[in-house]
Parts: sequence; C-alpha cells; structure tokens
Amino acid sequence: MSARQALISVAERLFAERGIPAVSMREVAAAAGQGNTSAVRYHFGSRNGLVDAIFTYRMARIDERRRAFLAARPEAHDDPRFLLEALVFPLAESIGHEDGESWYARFLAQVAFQPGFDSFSGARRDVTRGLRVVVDGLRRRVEGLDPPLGDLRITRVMQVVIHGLAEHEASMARGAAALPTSALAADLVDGAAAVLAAPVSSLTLAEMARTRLKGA
Amino acid sequence: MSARQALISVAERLFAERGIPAVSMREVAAAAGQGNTSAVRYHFGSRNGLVDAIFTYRMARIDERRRAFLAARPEAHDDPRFLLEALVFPLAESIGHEDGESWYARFLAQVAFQPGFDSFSGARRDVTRGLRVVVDGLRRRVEGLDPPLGDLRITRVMQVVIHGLAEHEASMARGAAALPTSALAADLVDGAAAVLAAPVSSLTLAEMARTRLKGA
DNA sequence: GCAGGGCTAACGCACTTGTATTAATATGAA
DNA sequence: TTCATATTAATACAAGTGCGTTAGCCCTGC
Repeated sequence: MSARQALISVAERLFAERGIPAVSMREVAAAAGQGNTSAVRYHFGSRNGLVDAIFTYRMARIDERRRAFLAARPEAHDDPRFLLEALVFPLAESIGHEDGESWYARFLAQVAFQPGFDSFSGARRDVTRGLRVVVDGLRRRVEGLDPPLGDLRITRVMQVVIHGLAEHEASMARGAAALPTSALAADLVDGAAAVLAAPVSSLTLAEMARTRLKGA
Repeated sequence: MSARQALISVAERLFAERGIPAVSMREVAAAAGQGNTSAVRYHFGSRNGLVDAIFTYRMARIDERRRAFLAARPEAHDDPRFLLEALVFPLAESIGHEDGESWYARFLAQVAFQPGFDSFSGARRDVTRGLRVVVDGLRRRVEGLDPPLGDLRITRVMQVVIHGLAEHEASMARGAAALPTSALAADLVDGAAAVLAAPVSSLTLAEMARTRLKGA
C-alpha cells in the first residue's frame, strides 16, 4: 500500500473515532508508519486536502455502484422508493460486509453537513454523479409542496440516511448493532420514504400562513 | 453576569460554531473576559465539565417548559403527536425568538449522539425528567414492532429533531432560513411522526427474516 | 551507468495547548 | 472592621502543534 493510501485509511479511522479537529497531522503520519511529520502536508497540502481525498476515495466506488443500480432500472427513476434505495444501498454496502471494520459513515456525517460544504462542486463532482440523479429525482417528487418545505424534506432525507448509517456503524464498532447492515439499510429506506412523503399537518400549514402574513 | 455564566455562554457559541474539540480552554476564558487562562479549569474542572454545564444550564429551562406542556394535557400522554410536540416545541422556542442569535441546537447536536453520552444519568437526570416522559411514551407507541426496530425508530426521531433544529439554527445564523422557527418546528413534528409510524416494508421484513435465519 | 524527480526522513522554529503555582483581590459573615 | 473564603490575575513550563527546510533514498528513463 502506498504511503498516500495509508494516510487516507488511517486518517479516515482517526477522524471517525475522535472527530476531525481533534486529530493532529503528525499523529496521522505516525499512525500510517511515516517517519516524516510533514507527510500529510506533502501529499495533500492541508488538513482539508486530506479530508477531500478521503471523501473522494471512498465516494468514487460508492457512486459507481449507485450509477450501476440506477442504470439497471431506467424506467424507475421516478419511483421515490427506488431512488432512496439507490441512495442508501451503495453506502450501506460500503460499511457493511467489507472484511473489517469501517469508518466512512462516521467520517461522512462530520463532513457532509458542514456549512459551506458542497457535494457537487470541485473534485467532488465526478464522484457524485449518481447522487445528483437521485437528488434531482427526489426534488421532482416534492415539487407539489411549498418550495421551502420541499427543500427541507430533501435535506431531512439526507440527514436520516447519513446519521442513521453513522449511528449503525458506531454500534457495530462496539459490537452492539441490533440489526445486520442489510436489514438496517432496508429500514432506513422505509424511514427516508416516510420523511419524504410525510403529510403536511394543518398546524404546519397554519403556522406557515400565520408567519407569512406577519412578514408581509 | 458572573464569570461562570459568561464562560458558559461564550463556550456554547464557540463550540457550536467551530466544534467542541477545535476550541481551546484559553480561548474560552479570554473570550469571556477572563485574564485567567485556567478559568475553565477552576470553574468546571475540565472540558467535559464545561460541556456538562452548558448542557444542563440550557436544558433546565427547556425541560421545565416541556413538563408544563405535558402537564397541560395529561390525558394526551398516549398521543404520539402530542408527545412529539412536547419534544420539539420547547427546544424550538429556545432557539427561535430569544432576543439574539442562538447556538444551543448546534451544540446539542454535537453532544447528544456521542457514544457513551447518556441524557438520563448523573447531573443531567434532573433536567431531562420531561424528556423521559416523552421517550417512555414513544417507546410504548412502538411496542408493536420488532424490538430492534422500535429502538431504532426512537433514536431516529431524536436524530431528525435535533439535527433538524441544528440545521435550522445554522441557516438562521447566516440569514438563509427558509421558514420561521415556529413553522419549521411544526414541520419537524410532521417529519418525526412520519418516521415513528413509517410502515415496515416487505423488503425490511424479508431482510430481517433472512439474516435471522443465517445467524441461527 | 547515471541523472533527475518523486518520495521519505530528520530536524528546526515559532506558537499554542493543558496544567499548574503563586499572589492579589473581591466577598461576605462575625 | 476583620478575617476566612472564594474568585481572579499573572506567570511558568513541558508537551504538542502547524509549517517549513534540508538532506538522503529509491526508482525510472535515457
């Protein structure tokens, strides 16, 4: 394994276990077997460069599987449940039955919701082409709602999926997972579908109308 | 304002904005106007002590309102929607129309899902009595499901609510909130109710049966 | 062979960190 | 007032931090 690859793997684990800002670049280098204290700086430029590299390295394979999943049923691209499966399953596979433990979900949960982080810009764009298809499809699904509610639903689906997987990954790590990953993934799709299609209550409608009047 | 109180307020903001491990104790003390670099250590013992103090300080008022909300309708303690309102509204009020900006939701999102964190133990127990009523009520609601699924639903509700509020708080901070807090809170109840009551798909049932056989 | 460039090791520097110690000051009860 | 106690200020120190520089290594193309 190349030094660059070792740095990525080791950093992914340390970041997931202890939080990204809590890990020093020296420690990453040392844990990757590098005598050089500036190894991370040399290979990735900065801490953010390393974070990007981890994100991209894993997401490349995941999104590849996602595109394959989508391509298998082009006629179903308007079925929200199918889209959610395309969102969840490739992620779940990558944390489930690899040979050993996994850390990517916990890493992703820290990165994906940082203010200013954009999954579709820069070097990340190439490894989120499948994700974009999913998000666009889901967006079409919530077009009937008030625009602010629709956007909210999309983010909420992402939160449910990513934090749900991260929580599961942590449970597995401490040997306390109540379900195998495949079952959890299926349940996660159920939950995400429910969030997406949740009926808008009369209270919500009233509250939106009330505050809209007030604002005008 | 006492020094202790100033430290709590300032630390809450810094932790929310930059992440708990990324903020040094010196910086907290300095930002609170303390010349003493060991002020946090003196008042709270450690970083964790400070985190506990922030959690407790805010949660005391929030849970008080929650208990009042619950007490207003004792006959509705079996209505999941009412329980979710008791969960969400007091939290939402504390981040919505206070005079200024708020940071507690983002702080809470970092703390509440840390492995090993228990909202109901130690000094936190007193300020989560209302929360316990809610959780117990919700638990009764999911008794019909397979036990692992029920627990999963409860955690998922918590994730939706806390991360949903944190996201909203961050949006407000950058002036990009699509909805006022009261409307978002109502929508969050809709989402949480949907997650709680999401039907278990045939795929999930099949996956659970399959993997249970395999394990036996 | 051998020159060159990519990679690694070793080390330095200025600065920050948690932790501690001691002195000064505020506070409140007798 | 007076004195004990609680709080704050002013430093100190060893360890760790990001960042940078220099020198050696290995491997490939010529």
